[in-house]
Amino acid sequence: MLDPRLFRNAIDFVKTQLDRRNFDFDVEAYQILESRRKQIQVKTQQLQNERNLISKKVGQTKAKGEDTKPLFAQIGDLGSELKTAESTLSEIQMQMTVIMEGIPNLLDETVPAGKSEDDNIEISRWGTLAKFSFEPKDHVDLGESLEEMNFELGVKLASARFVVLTGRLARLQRAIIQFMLDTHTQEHDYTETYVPFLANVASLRGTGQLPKFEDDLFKASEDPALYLIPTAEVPVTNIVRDTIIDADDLPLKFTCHSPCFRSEAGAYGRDVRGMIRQHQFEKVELVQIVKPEDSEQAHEQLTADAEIILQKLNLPYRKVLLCAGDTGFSATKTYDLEVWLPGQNAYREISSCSNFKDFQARRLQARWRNLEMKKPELVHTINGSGLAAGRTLIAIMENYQDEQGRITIPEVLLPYMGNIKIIG
RNA sequence: GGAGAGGUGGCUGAGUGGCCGAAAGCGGCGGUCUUGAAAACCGUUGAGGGUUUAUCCCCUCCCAGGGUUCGAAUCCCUGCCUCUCCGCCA
Repeated sequence: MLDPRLFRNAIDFVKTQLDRRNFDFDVEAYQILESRRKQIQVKTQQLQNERNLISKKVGQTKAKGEDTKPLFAQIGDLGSELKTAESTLSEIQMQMTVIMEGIPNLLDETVPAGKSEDDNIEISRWGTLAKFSFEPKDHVDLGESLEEMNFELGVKLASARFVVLTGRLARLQRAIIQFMLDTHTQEHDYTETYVPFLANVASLRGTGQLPKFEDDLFKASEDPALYLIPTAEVPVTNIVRDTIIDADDLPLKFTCHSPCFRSEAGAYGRDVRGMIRQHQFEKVELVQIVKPEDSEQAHEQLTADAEIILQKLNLPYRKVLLCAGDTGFSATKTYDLEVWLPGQNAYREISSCSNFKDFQARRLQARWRNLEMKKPELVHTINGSGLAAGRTLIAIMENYQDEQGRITIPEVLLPYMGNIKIIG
C-alpha cells in the first residue's frame, strides 16, 4: 500500500509514476471520494466529541446528586445522527481501502520503461557456456531416460504440472536445498526458519497477494480461509507483521526452504513441458527486514547472495533489471537471475530479487523504533529466491550432462550426495 | 473430542458502568550521585488517525466482530486464540 499522504500532497506525482506501469488511476474519482471522507470524518469526530462531553457531564452531575434531565434533553437525536455518520464514514473508508489495496507500488527511478520481458535490461553475465560435442538434451529427456523423473506419475497422483522424482534425482534436489541453506546460514548470516505452508488472509494481504491475486493461489480451506503458500516470502515476511522492532535488531535476515504452490492461472499453454512451471516446487527464499536508509544496499547484497549459489555451482547466468511492465505489483525494483539452459538454448529465470521499500511494511504495519523520531517508522522489506530448487535441478542436469545422458554432480554438492559423483 | 480457567501497554499484573488510555512492579530512556560502572533516588515512557505550517486540540484502540447504555476495559451475544486436566494421536 502506498502512503495516503502522498495522494493528498502530491497527487500529480503519483499519477505520473503510476502511468509508468500503465496503471490507469482515476484521479478525479479518487479526489471526490477523498473530499467526502474528509468532510464526513471531521463531522463524525465532532459528534463523538459532543457525545463524550455530555456523557462526562452526566456522570459529574449524578455524582453531585443534581438533576440530569436538562442534559438528556440536550442529547436529543445525537445518537442516531452519530450512528449514521459513523456508518457512512466506515463505508467510505472501506471504499478507499479497496482502491488503495489495488494500487501497485511506485517504481524506482532506475527502472527502465518497457512493456514486457523483452524490454528488460541485461546488467551482467557470468560463466562460460559449455560447448557440447553433441546435441544437448533437455531435462525431460535426461530425467526420463534415467527413469527418475516421471510426469505421467504426477498426473496420476494429482494433475498436470506435477512431477515425481525418485532415487538419485530426488536426492539431488534435496542436496541442492541443503547446500543453499548451509551457504546462506554459514556464509551470509541468514537465520534458518521453518514456517507453516498454509497462510491466512491477513498474511497474504500483508505481502500483497490478496486481495488482487487470489486466482494465483490454491485455497486449502474455507473457514478459516487458508491458502497454500505461493512462496515462503509470505509466512517469513509476516513474522514482523504488527511488530515494532528495536533499531539494534535490524537488519533481520531470514532464509527458508519451502514448497511453493501456484495455480498458474493465466499461464495455460506456457512452459507445459518439463519442470519449468509446476503447481508445486521447492524453493529456498531470502528475506531481509531493514532500515529504510539501508534497503538499496541490502537489495544489491541479497541479489549477490543468490548469485553466489549459481557461481558455486558453476552455472552460467545473467542478471537482468526488470522493466516497468515486468516488475511485480508490490516491488519498486526487481533483478532477475536467469540461468543458462542448454536444452532450451535460453536463459530462464531462477531467482527474482525485489525491493519493496515500505509498500509491504505499510500493509503489514511492520515498524522499527527510530530513536531520533517520535514515532515508529515503517521498515523496508526485500526478498528473493536463493534459489528455486527445482529449476536449479534442471540447470544442473542440462549443464552437467554428457553424451551418454549421464549427469556429473557439481563439486560443492558432493558432500550432500554420499558417494555419488555421477548419475547415469 | 470432553471438562475447567483465561485473553489488559515491551513484559508481569490491578481494574467489574462515569474521576480509566488505564494502578503497581519490571524493563526502556533522561538526570542526580560516581574517576567510571552498579546500587539508590528523581523524572519520563503505548499505538493509529483527523485538523494544522507547527504547537494546541480532537477522535479511535484494553483479542476480534456485533449489541445494551447518555456513557463500556468493565454488562450481553458470537467468533478466534491461549493455558490446565482427561481422551486420542505422527
